[in-house]
Amino acid sequence: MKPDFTRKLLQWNKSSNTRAMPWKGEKDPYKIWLSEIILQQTRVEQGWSYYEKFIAAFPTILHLARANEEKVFKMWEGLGYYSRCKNLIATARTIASEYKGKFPNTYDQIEALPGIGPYTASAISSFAFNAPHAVLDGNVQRIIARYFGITTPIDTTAGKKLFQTLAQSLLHHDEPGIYNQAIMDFGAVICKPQNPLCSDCVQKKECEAFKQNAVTQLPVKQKAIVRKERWFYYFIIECKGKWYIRQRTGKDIWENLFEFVLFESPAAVEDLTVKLPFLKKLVNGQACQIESISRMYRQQLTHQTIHGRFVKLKVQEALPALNHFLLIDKKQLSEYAFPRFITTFLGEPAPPAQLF
DNA sequence: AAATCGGGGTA
DNA sequence: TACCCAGATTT
Repeated sequence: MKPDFTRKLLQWNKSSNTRAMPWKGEKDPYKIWLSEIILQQTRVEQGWSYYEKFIAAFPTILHLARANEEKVFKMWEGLGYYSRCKNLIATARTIASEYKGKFPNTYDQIEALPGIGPYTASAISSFAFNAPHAVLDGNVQRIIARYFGITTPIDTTAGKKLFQTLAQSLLHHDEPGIYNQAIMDFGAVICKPQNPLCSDCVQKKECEAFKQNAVTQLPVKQKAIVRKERWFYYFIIECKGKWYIRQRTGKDIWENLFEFVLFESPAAVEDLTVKLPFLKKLVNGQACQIESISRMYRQQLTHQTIHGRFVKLKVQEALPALNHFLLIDKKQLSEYAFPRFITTFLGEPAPPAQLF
């Protein structure tokens, strides 16, 4: 017995859903997987061009598995959540070696791969293999919370369990892939976070939130976001025509991306000349010519606000304190993946020369 | 269970 | 500014 919700959703999908995306209807598990990783916590419009770029560069999972890691990161540059990229490469290589390049076809095998959790495993296994697993993403959580009028927070253990159970109960078992695609499209197009199109909605007669005029209050989230302020001062140090860069390694933002010489301060720094102890220690008495100090940059992320400036300077001799850095040609800069905070600066015209 | 991991669009 | 986005992983 098909729930009324399911029947109406599929009817809406057939008659009115015009949403088109490059990966929609795709049956190649590699392409489905790639699109799903790109789209984790990422809007479709934002991920779209990355998907096309990746498919063009790596037509099959074996192409991706063989690719140079830094080249893949460069292609991911700007998309955020860079552990996705690390896991993307790891999974491609695992499938190449452990599965002879053939994507596994069961939910459990898929979910065991790095970077793939319950949502992505459900999406891949239903789209590619017609496995009966209901997806639970932000769209589905919102639809279910509103349709059933559920005030249990979605970001709690109890909430996740409840919503997953309800999502599964609504699944259309004959065509799980089509159903899963339809419910996400429905959430994106009709049951939107803001300004949902309730008057056009085929579910409005049964929707508890609509009946109680509580649509805008659902779903409920428990945790509020806490933001941390950080000040990043980057020193772009040129030596004999080359620049010092390094790869970020710590368990921190932008892991695996490249950066210049960083001085992070617990608060704003006024004097960025050689009087700054960090810089003084770095050049260790060597003559040092400061070429420019940038404007104040600010980037708002989900959990932190980054403030900072870029200081360009030249030294004549290599700095022993930077032994573990790479010294690269300016032309090679475009081969390395940098955070947006840095590429934004690099993309802006240089200010007129100044004396310090 | 809570904290983190980016970046960008929208109201 | 606050919230959200085809979530996953670590602490």
